[in-house]
Amino acid sequence: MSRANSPDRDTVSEIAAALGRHIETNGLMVGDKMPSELSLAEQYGVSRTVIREAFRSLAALQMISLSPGKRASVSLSNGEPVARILEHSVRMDAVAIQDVYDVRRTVEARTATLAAIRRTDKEAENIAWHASQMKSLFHDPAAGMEHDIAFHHAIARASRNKVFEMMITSFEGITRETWPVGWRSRNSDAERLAMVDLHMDLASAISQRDAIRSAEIMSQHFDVSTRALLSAGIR
Amino acid sequence: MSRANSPDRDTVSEIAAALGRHIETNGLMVGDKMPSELSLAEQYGVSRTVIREAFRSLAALQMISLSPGKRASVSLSNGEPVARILEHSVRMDAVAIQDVYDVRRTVEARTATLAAIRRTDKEAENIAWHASQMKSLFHDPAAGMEHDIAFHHAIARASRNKVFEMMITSFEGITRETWPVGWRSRNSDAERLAMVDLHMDLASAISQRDAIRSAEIMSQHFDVSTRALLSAGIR
DNA sequence: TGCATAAACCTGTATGACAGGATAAGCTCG
DNA sequence: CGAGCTTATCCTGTCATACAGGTTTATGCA
Repeated sequence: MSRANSPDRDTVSEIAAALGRHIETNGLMVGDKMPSELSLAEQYGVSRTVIREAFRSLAALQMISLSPGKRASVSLSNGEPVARILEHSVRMDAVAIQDVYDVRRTVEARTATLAAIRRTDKEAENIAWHASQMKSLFHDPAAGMEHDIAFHHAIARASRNKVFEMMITSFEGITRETWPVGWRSRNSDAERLAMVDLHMDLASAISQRDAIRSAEIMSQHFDVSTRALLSAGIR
Repeated sequence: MSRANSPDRDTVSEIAAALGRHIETNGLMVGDKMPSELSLAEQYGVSRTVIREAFRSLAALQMISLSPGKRASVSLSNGEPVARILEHSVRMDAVAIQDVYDVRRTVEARTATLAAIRRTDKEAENIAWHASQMKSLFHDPAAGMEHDIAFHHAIARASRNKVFEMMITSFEGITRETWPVGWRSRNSDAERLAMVDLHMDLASAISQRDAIRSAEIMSQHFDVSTRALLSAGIR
């Protein structure tokens, strides 16, 4: 078989695209195996080097997973590559932190709504538990942050929308970087406590299946957070 | 220099992470050059093969760009890798089209709001132009679709939030696949015309800087579209 | 000093090799 | 005849080497 021709793009990219098409065309699903590197090399008339680099490209997007001895197998992204891209964009000053928070507010107001509608009892409990842990760990910001992040993630999961869940996952790294700033920028323990209580309220709204109030509280939470970051000089 | 140790992860991934850190640590910005493959190979005590595969990983995320003869240079993602991931997720049945549309509705209601607030006159004109083209090209769905996509993209750009813009870009591929289904699932030209007119209305709301109405129309648009896809059997 | 030319450098791809890891085939023993 | 162990085979991960173009830097001439 010959390899493409048209806009003399990079050979590796072409092969990577072809391998993507291979998955599509053959209807491969998660866990299914790709052909061996050698057979693909022969099939496309390139060296194993090229096939391997193309594999790496797909693996970077977590479209396949590679492990020694085994054939490459189709897999599913957990959103981590998106997080990498986003964090890189922030570092390059192409994206402002405030932009990220605007997106988070928009998205999470919706996940709160959906969670209120779709949550299971167990999910509601889990969400409430993280909120209460935030409160108990009031004196331990680092631990509190982890529960905060887990809290938002749990809500996203309860929204039953994988795209939202993936997005929230993608924001975690940036959250982890900015959270301490927001925490410190609150001027008093009273303010910090109010923030924590907002989480308790949100958990209870979700628990009561109050979709509208859930979204309102989530939006309010982000209003406050956004201001806190702004006052700390984070644009 | 030695390379990591702990959870004996894949060598290439370790190096890729290290190269990411290199960008971070040295404060490299877009356009800045990475060290040569050979020097990195020596520095990390691995072969050029490993460095190249790590480079490919970063290049797949568009964190760097590679071209023959030139050193790898830091670059910025346009969201295309995210699109690949998303489309793959849909193909793997991990994400439902309806989920994507829920996200789009949520996100684009916000871009409409922001666009109404932040648009320049030129942007408003451009948005309106695409809407009017959709109307003129009523008889040519393929061309109409392209203007529809460009319309939404123009709104995202006018929102002045790169994250939103990147997201809308990421959805374009899926939109291109589902758009014709939505178009055909409308039962009459009257319905299709109503859909096009909704775009005209939205353009005018943005033009009038009516943020609230802009968001409402956008939401309404997605309500209708979502129903159209549902009635065509797309979950 | 300005510019053309050559040298040095760098990436893209190919080839061959070899150390494990994984899997399938075969064999042994109950 | 079947279960379990062993071995042969296949495959991936990494390395070394080679060489054909691009690209950048240095050189030397006008």
